Amino acid sequence: MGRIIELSDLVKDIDKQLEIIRRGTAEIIPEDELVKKLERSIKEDRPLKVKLGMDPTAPDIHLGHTVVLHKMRQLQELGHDVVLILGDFTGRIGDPSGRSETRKQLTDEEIQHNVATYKEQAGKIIDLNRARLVYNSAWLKKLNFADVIALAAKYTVARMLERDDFERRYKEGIPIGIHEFLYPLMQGYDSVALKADLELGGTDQKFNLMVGRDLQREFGQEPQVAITMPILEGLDGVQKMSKSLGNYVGISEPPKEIYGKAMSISDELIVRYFQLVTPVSNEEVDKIQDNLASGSHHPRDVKMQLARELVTMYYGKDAAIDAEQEFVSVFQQGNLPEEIPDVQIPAEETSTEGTIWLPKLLALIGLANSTSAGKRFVKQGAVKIDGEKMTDSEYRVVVNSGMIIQVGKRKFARLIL
RNA sequence: GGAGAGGUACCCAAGUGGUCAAAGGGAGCAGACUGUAAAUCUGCCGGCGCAGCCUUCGAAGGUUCAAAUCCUUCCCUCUCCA
Repeated sequence: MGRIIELSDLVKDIDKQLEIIRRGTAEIIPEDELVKKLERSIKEDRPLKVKLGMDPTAPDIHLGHTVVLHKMRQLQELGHDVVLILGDFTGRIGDPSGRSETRKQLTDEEIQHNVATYKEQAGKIIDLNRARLVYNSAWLKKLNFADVIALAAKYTVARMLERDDFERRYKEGIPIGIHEFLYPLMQGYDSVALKADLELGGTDQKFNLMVGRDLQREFGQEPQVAITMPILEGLDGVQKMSKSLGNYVGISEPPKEIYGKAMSISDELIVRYFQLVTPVSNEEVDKIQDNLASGSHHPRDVKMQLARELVTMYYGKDAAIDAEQEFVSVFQQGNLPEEIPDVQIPAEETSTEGTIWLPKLLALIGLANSTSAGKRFVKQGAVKIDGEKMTDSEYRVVVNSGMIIQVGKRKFARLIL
């Protein structure tokens, strides 16, 4: 598959640049300014300064977060300067995007830890040796209250309420903290401090990116061009990928998990995933789309390619092959997985005859959350012992060491006494 | 400061004295089917050896044989007025 193109000096072909920049983007605002900036950049052989902000609030990143990172990588490959802003300062407030919960204050240690994790994970996509990393506390910390007021005076409440989620929350009567109004201003100020030419973000960042333009103009700078990327749908195929919704694929998850989860996305999302979260070239993505549309390729097989692609990216080819073999074996052929966790059951839980009530056993070894749940599983026919389906919820198991207990298609445990 | 509305399970949301462990939807889980952990259909979806009992409807008290539902106080949110 390979990279879209190899890292190089500034690419001089503006059409080539535009083609790659446009891939998968939701909006480029405004596109004609981008063209102008590119033209000038090529003429003066001066790369554009591309900004991406990230708040170190979550320790782990998932595929949804990688959408913008891939775009950063592409810009890097086009020869531009990418700057990652680590929002150690903004992270203390938390971007109000989406939900209304007030973000908890992070300690310095947590922030340091999250930053380290983030760098390691982001480094799998972008080339950190060719990226600049800066903390926004470097300039935000220096602002005093008067500076903040001056900054706040550049915006109005009405304009703040233009922002989708503020407007929504305002209408629906969901609280909005004053400090949340400050967030877009701080992010916008980052662009000023950096003199950014381009800023990337998800579509949920559009407002913040536009504030950046306004503030830059206020400070006498040429406004940045905002490039927004779509929000990736999660495994349910509808809602955005997020950890709290549990529909995510973490890039640090084990290869087999990534592979399996990738196989569970809905067919309609296959091309989108290729386009947004893999390094597969535009030409190849087009080909995949054609193959699916014409029916010449089976969606399952294409999805397997996607799964391989993702695992390869984070763990290498061998891991991808392994993960695929395991998937085929367990889910297509119904074999036992290679690794089944051993669970010990305490002797006192079994009767003197060495038996135990099946639902109780399921709860005990963690395959069910409670005996009630265990009972339901048995009644639903989801439970197998050594491959044999158990349907009697009153059944008492004669426990043996090495016994394989299975619930559903993917929960296994091996008993040891 | 004044007036009004509201806080229900993972999320949204019905319920305004007993038939409420609490409608409906979403998410989740399981089964069937399949082409895969897609799609679709069906079932389950607080806990406990369980025709019963225990905990749960913002918090704490109270009324009642009986409370998510009525009363009191408190906490939180929103709207309008100032």
